[in-house]
Amino acid sequence: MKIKIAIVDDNSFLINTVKEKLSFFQNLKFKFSAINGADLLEKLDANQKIDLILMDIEMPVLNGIEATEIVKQKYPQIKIIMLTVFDNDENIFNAIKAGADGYLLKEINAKDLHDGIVDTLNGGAAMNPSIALKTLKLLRNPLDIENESDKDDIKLTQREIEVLEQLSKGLSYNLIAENLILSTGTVRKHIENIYKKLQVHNKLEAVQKAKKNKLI
Amino acid sequence: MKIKIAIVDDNSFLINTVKEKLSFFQNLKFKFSAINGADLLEKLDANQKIDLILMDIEMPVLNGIEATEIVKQKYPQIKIIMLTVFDNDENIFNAIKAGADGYLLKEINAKDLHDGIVDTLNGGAAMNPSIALKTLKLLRNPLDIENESDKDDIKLTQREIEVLEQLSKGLSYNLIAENLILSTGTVRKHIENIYKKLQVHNKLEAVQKAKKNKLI
DNA sequence: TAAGCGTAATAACAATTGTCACCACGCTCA
DNA sequence: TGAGCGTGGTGACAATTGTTATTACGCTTA
Repeated sequence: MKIKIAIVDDNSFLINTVKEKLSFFQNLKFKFSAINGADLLEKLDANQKIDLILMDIEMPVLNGIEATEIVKQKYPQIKIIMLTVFDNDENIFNAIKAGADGYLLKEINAKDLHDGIVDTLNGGAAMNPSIALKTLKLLRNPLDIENESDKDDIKLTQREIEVLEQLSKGLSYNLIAENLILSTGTVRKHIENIYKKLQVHNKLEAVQKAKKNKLI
Repeated sequence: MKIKIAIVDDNSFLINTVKEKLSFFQNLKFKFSAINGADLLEKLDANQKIDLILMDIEMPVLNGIEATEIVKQKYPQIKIIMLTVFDNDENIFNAIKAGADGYLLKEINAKDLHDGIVDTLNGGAAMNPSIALKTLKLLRNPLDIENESDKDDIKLTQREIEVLEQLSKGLSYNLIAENLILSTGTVRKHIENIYKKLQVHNKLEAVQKAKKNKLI
């Protein structure tokens, strides 16, 4: 029995890209596509024998999060995997709350997409490793997940985040240098740059601001 | 550069099974194994140039959750993937809280284990699909999370709490003294006493421990 | 009533942290 | 091709923080 799949995306070019990826696998069957949530709901009414929906988020009329909520309400047996280019906490968390069974990024290769679909149908959840990490961070910080308000979208480099993570454990410059195999001076330099970017002047403020902005 | 891996498990048969799975890949290098958390900590002190630890949970002396917490505190750059047969919510959530970077089940095949390790080293998180689903459910229901208060019931005086609250805002000794109308010396004295009671040695640790124990 | 604790203060020292200026190399992107 | 950025490094200096010791006074409680 083939897995019957619908694709929802307002970009027809991307729909074709996904269709092509699905086409490599005999156990997957593309059934139809929709260009937004409202379109999907109509088509589902006519043809609800769908196993799984690959859902974009940013769409006119009815976005992917809202559509997911409605579909899950009306057809709880249909699995939904978000398939989007956006991986911000806000979207991830809302999609999960709306009932999504997985969250993948559009850059995914054909095999991983296939595996994710199969895993999901087998009662698991499909997740890109970077998304998985974000869900873990969200779980660790049951903070104010609700409010989106004042994130300044501060950009730290990978190295700076590593240093910041060590800082947040209460380690001294020397220990951080040891752990990352750097000179103490370089660690200080990184921290100096972090402070500038975060506009703070000591460890505690840096760590708190980083947590607030979900940088760590 | 090979990825240097340690395995922690009280069952030597299972250690060998995992070692064998790792051995298929040239980019992975098994460095050492430990039979419990305490054993691991000793061996890490001697040989800390480890990139990633595959950690069992159920172990005598020091279990995998506790060990994870300690290792993550001391060597935040070391990645830890829980590798266990138990997939109950309790364990998963506690492992995540302790700082685990992934959670896989022992039945995993060699390739998926390899992929999970690589994904984790690349800044993602490794998760079995069934585990991923549980994390999603936990995120949807933050209810189950509340409990497990392992607070050591540390008693601070009113004044110490006041000082700690100011500390937690990132204020310097001088500013705290001004705010509480004390001499700087007295503030230092209070902080010294707080450190003793909390068994910490700097502001950041004090604030974090205070928050964890709901003292502030 | 004496011991213990909380509060408050001072002094002195070592260690860590925060700031500033400057160098160098490789990569990317306009 | 050259400017900008990320990364890694050095030196110097001031400020802050962490530690230890020592004093004192009032309150509680065994």
